[in-house]
Amino acid sequence: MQRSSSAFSYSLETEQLARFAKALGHPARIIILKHLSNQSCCYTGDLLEVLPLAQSTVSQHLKELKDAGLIEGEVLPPKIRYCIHTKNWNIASKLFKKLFEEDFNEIKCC
Amino acid sequence: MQRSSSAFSYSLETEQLARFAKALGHPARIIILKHLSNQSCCYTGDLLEVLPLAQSTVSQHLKELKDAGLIEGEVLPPKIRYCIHTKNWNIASKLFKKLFEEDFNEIKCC
DNA sequence: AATATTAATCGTTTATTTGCGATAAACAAT
DNA sequence: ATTGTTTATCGCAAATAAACGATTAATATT
Repeated sequence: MQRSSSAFSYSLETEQLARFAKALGHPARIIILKHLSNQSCCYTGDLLEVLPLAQSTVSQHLKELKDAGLIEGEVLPPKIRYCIHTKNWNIASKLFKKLFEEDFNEIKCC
Repeated sequence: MQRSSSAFSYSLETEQLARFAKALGHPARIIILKHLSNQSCCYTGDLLEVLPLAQSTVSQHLKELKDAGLIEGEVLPPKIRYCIHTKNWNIASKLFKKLFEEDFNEIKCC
């Protein structure tokens, strides 16, 4: 996984979009997010009943979603209540929308 | 990476969305897609001038986008012209839109 | 037939991801 | 103080991803 030595970097927007997409790149995490956005509102690890995964694995997925900024957790002993991180969720929404709306209708050659 | 032995499977839609997202989960592939959807229309490996990556690596990324169904390549010797796979691109667009529009405005608790 | 161009594929290395069980941490309730 | 509940973290194994250079394949051009 070496990288060419030149000091190249992708644009922040590109990096951000890729980071969000990567976080969405696993069925379990899609389900978690659907749960959080669908369901009345916040949630915790009763995801265990929805997902075919061990507790530690689900915890790991939650961590990745948190690291990507898509969810946030409120410590509410002994439970933790997870919610969509509304602000970043909206940013993600805009970035994806922008990607797919890229004016590529204008000319069509294939 | 074992999996619990029960014959669980995610819904097709969830799998599909995750597959698309995963393909979008790398900055280089975002750039390729923006190029294809932005730029007049189709394209080939002059992506090499845009990306800080070796030819073989770019080829690999193109393959992943193709496997995910997001692009298609027309052999036009000795070059290959890559294009957005319009049909699947639209499906992806819809799936992401749906995810982000999940009626989660109704109740807000955090 | 020989050469040049373009892109895919092979083989390798390193890093990251996915998954699990076991253990630890944090706190409420007894 | 002990116990129970919930979640995070650790340590490990296996799988996948990312990157590269070298090689091959396909086809135009000379």
